[in-house]
Amino acid sequence: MVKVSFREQVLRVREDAIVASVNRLLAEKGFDLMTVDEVAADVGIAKASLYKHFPSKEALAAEAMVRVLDRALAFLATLDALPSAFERLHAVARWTMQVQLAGQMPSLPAQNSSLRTALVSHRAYMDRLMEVSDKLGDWITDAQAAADLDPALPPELILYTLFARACDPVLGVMKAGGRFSDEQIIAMLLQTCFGGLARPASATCQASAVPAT
Amino acid sequence: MVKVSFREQVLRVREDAIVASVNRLLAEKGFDLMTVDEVAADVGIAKASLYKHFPSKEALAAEAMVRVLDRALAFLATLDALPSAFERLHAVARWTMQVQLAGQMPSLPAQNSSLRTALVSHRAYMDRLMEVSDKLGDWITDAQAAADLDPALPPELILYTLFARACDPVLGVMKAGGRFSDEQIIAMLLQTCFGGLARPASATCQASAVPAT
DNA sequence: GTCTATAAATCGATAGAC
DNA sequence: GTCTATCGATTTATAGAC
Repeated sequence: MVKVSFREQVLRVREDAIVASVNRLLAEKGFDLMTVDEVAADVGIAKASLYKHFPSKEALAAEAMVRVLDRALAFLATLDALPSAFERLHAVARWTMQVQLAGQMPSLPAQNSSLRTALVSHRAYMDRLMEVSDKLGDWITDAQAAADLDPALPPELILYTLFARACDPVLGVMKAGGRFSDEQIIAMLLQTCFGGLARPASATCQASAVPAT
Repeated sequence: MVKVSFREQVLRVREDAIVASVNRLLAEKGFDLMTVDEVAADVGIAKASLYKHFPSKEALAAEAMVRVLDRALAFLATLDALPSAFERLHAVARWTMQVQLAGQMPSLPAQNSSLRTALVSHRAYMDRLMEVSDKLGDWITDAQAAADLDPALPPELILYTLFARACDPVLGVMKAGGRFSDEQIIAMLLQTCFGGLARPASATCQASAVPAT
């Protein structure tokens, strides 16, 4: 049994609070518009204290991403009960959309170079990203072998598309419109993601692959 | 006939060069990471001279968006020859993907508030955006009436999705992968956009809606 | 470890000479 | 209109007292 002092527990709780604030602010404003002053104010500590826990703004974002990937891995582990790889992928896409609509999906710009270099050097982040990608990659090839996903598409393209749909701005715009509930929006986005915009009304085509909600 | 002095022509050419640089830098780095110093250096003039032409960084971005929307409107006008609304929408999606892969699609963050307020107050930008949206909206409802697009989807969701696919990060990631040509990437992205990831192999389903390239 | 105070660098925007 | 030079504000990061 590992000895954990009271002081270390306090430190852990404090860091949890920091990462929770970072996660929320990243989802709300994105990396570039989130300031470290803001994070400190949100947590309720001084900025200098923040830098005692994390060495840089990039490290803050990386840690938030680690937590999200941990949540994702925990969710993936619950999906083994589902009968087909396609249904597992469908459930993953639904889950990422729910996280985003709940304002808990940190949005990192794909272009910021200082952030990208920090992320690729971040072991914990890269390990988890690889683990998620590997698991999804296996399911994708399985679903293609079963012809539930289009076998003509490169598996990598399907993987990237699922990641991209987790951050799809259409979700936020539809939510801002206010005409549909979160569940309705997610159902429609899942439909366009897996079935496409042009899915014909033919029941033969619809029945084959999309599991019921 | 309108009198245009030589001096006014020079000014116009200079401003064209400015907007061209802004457009390229916006596509390359995005609004937040693009600096005005960078634009001035790229054009080859001093920053103070830039501000004689445009009052703010936001105005620079707005003008770049106006040019892109003008290019889009010009392209839309060439599509009336196509027989169906669906084929026109398909051609529009292909065109936006080509523009993005060519590094000419400015990317504006959906979250930056100072930029958003500047854009919605920008008459020329809003007028063109409305014009594009109206035209696409008409085609969308036509394509739904013809059952080429899923009539169960709200037209606004289809419109937003088409806009979002014009900035889809999957395009850039696949291009960075280097395994496929631009045309192959576009063909696959069009397939996933209109046909979905799960399109079954059945020829009956494939033939109905997707026009040949 | 937490704080106040500040360094160091960047960036948008402007002043003023020509 | 273009330039050099600089302001003013913001932001990341740190120094040093407690």
